[in-house]
Amino acid sequence: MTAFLKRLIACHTGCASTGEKLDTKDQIVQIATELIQQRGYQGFSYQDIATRLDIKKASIHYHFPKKEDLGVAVISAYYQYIQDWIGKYDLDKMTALEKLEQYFQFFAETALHGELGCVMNGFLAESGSLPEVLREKLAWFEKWHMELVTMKVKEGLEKGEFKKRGTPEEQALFIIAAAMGALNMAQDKQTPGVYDIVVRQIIESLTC
Amino acid sequence: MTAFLKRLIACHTGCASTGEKLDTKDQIVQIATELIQQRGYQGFSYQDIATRLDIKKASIHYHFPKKEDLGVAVISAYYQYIQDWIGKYDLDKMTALEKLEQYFQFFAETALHGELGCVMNGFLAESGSLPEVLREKLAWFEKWHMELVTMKVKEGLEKGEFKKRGTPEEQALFIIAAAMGALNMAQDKQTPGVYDIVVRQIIESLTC
DNA sequence: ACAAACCTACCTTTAGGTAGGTAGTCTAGG
DNA sequence: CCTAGACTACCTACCTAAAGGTAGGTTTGT
Repeated sequence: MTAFLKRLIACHTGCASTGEKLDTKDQIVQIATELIQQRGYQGFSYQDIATRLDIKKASIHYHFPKKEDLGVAVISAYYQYIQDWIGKYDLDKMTALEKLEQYFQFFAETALHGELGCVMNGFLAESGSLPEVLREKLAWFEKWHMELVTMKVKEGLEKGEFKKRGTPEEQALFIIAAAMGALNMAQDKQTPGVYDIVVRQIIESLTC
Repeated sequence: MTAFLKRLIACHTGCASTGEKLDTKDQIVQIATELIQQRGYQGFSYQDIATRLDIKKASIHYHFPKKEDLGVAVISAYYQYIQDWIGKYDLDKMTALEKLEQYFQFFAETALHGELGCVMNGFLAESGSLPEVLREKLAWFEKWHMELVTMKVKEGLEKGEFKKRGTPEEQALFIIAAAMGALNMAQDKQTPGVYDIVVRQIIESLTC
C-alpha cells in the first residue's frame, strides 16, 4: 500500500497513532480510492474490491449499501486526509510559498507522482452520469478546495510573496487547474516528471 | 448539434463544402464524442447511441464491430478536426501569440466553454482500464499534441514574444496541463468562465 | 444473547457482442 | 432493357458475462 493510502485511512479511522490494523470498511474505501484514480468511478465494481479483499460482494454492500455511498465516503476520506496533512505543519512558521509547496506535495503524493490519476478527476470526467448525491459532494469538495487555495494566494499577495494577476480566486483557479491537469497528463507516462515540471512553472509564474 | 461537432464530422467525411447530410457512421462518431466528453469512455453504451439515432444496437456494431474501434475513431476524428482548424488560418501572417490564442479557442469550442469536458480527459481518467489499442491511440495523439504546442512555444521564444521558463517542451507541458485542467473544472459550473480566466493567466505567465 | 460482520443464493438489468436474415442499390452480362 | 449477383446498411433475435442490489442465514466476539 502507498504511504498516501495508509495515511488516508489512518486519519479516516483515527487509529493512526495506535497502530491498529485497518478494518474492512476502511480498506474498502482505500481500494475504491485507488481504483477511482486508475479507472474512474464507473470503472470499478464491488466485485473488484471483493476479490482484492478476499471477501464477498454482499459484504461490501453491508458497509456501503449503494455504490454512491462508497463514492461519497471516498471524497470524505480524501477531504479528511488533506485536513490531516495540513494539520501536521506548523503553519505559523511557514511562508505562503512554503504552504503552497506543501499543497503541491500533497497532490503529488496522493497520485504517486503520476502512477495514479487525480482522485477528483476520476469523478469529474464522468460528471455527466454521476448520481445527484455524488455530484453534490463533489461540488462541496471543490468549493472547499477553492477556498483553501484562495486563502494561500491571498496570504502570499498580502505578504508580497506573490505577483498579482487578477483576483485571488482567479489565481487559485489557475493553480488548481494546472496542478490537476498535470496529474492527468502524468498518467500516460510519456514524459517523466510532468507534475514537477508543471508545478515549478506555476510557482515561477506566481513569484516572478 | 454544436458547431464543433458539425465541423468535426464535416472534416472527417470530407463533405464540408458539398453540404451533404451526415451519414450514420459519422453521426455515431459525433454522438460518441459528445457522450465521452460528458461521461467518459466507459460511461456510454452502444444502446445510448442507438436510441439517439433511432436505430438498433446491432447497426452500430456493423460500423464499429468493437467499442474500442469506435473509441479509436473518436480520437482520429478529433485529430482531423484540429488539423482542419489549423488549416483554416493563414499561419504566416500570425504572431506566435495569436497562434496560441487560436489553439485555446479551439479547445474552448470543442468543450462549449465548459458545457462538456475535454475529449481526451474522457479517456485519460480511465486509462487504467482502457484496451491496449486505445491506450496506444491516446499516446499517439498526446505525442502529436505536445509537438504542436512545443512548436508554437519555440516560435514565440525565437521571436521574443514569450519569456523563457525552461525548455520549450516543459513550457508546452505547462500550457496543455493548465488548459486541460481548466476544461475539467469548468464542468461542475460553480465558477462561470473558468476556462477563459485560466487561459488569460497562461498567456500572462508566458508574456510577462 | 445479541449485534456486527460476514456469508450463500438469488434477482433484474444492461453491457458488449454475434448469427443470420432482409430491403434497397449498384453493376455486369445476356 | 432487364435481370442476377453482390454489396451496403440496416434489422430481429439471441448469447454470455457482469453489473448493482437484496433477502435471509451463519459465524464470531463480548
